[in-house]
Amino acid sequence: MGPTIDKKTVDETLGDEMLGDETTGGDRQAVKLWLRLYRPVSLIERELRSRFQREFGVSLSRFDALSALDRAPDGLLMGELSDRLLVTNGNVTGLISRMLSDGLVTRDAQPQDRRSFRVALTASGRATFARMARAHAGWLSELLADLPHDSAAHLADHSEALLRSLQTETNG
Amino acid sequence: MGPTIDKKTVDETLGDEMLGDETTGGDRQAVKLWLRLYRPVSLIERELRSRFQREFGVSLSRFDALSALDRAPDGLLMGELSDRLLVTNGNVTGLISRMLSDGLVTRDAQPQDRRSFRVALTASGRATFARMARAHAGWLSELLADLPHDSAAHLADHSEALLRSLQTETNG
DNA sequence: CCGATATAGTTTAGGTCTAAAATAAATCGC
DNA sequence: GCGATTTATTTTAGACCTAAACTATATCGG
Repeated sequence: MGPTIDKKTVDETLGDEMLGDETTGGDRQAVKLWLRLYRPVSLIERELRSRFQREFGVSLSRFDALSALDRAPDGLLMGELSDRLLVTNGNVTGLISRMLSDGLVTRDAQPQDRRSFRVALTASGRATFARMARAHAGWLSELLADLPHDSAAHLADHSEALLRSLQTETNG
Repeated sequence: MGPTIDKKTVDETLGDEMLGDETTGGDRQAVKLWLRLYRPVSLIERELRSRFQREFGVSLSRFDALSALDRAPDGLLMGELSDRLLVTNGNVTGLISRMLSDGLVTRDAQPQDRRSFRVALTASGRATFARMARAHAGWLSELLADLPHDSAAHLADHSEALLRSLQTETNG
């Protein structure tokens, strides 16, 4: 069956869009870089999202939440989870409440701070995540198979540089 | 005020997550590359989304739709728009219907195919987009200001390689 | 011509996400 | 101690997004 990323769709989004005439040179370059970076990432994200839905009936968000919890042996507070997932508290409330009713997580009050709740994977949640993580790794391996090795290396290195540069941004 | 991307949050998501034990070497590398690429892109996307909301009261999706329409002098069919935005038809129906009621676009029946509708920017839509595009370019320029020039060049080049590699994927 | 199939778009049900307001518990400063 | 402020979380209203079912029109093969 193969991946569902088709050439036509991608080509149609390849122009130098949203570069208004009144944009100065440096700004124009920034937009150009951003669009080049954003397009393939969006495509991969969409593809992963759709495969998770099709194969496991779950959202990418839920996988991300399982993943964050799997790495935290003692579980996480609601707020810690929203920090890690880069989403609002309100979002996590709903996400966890659905995962709770599916038996993937527990959500326990904290005696030492009665405002907060600690969320942890159940055995079922951990097993579910393990299966999904294997599929996820396989899909990515397939999707990235045709990327030349040196491109992969450059992308990894300079993505990290980008992440660091975002941190030093003004509040460095 | 400056960007709202803070160091703590970013650092907390830096681990080698979701790399299950049963993952083979190549798969593991693919996941690692993906996560490195995904994190900074997500952060920038979130930041743009939040600035569009704060400064203009619009979603990133709406900006993307305006941008696609601005590049199409004769407008686009609903289906062409969903191809370009990489979203479903149903999504575009709602997006355009809200933009319609805000006076940003027109949506005209096509005599030659009575199933389809052509969407185009109004003068107000075009002017609105121009203002937003300037802000967008400025924000990106600011967000990417601390990225070394050679990293920017590498990222641009190899992102394009990544996009090409996704296209040749099985259906090349 | 006409039935089968394909295509353009909408609707529906439900998960995702945000900003802002609300609730409740903890902590700070006096 | 205790009022003021902060912090953890939930609620609310509304936009976004998808998959699947549906409507209406177009096209294709006989």
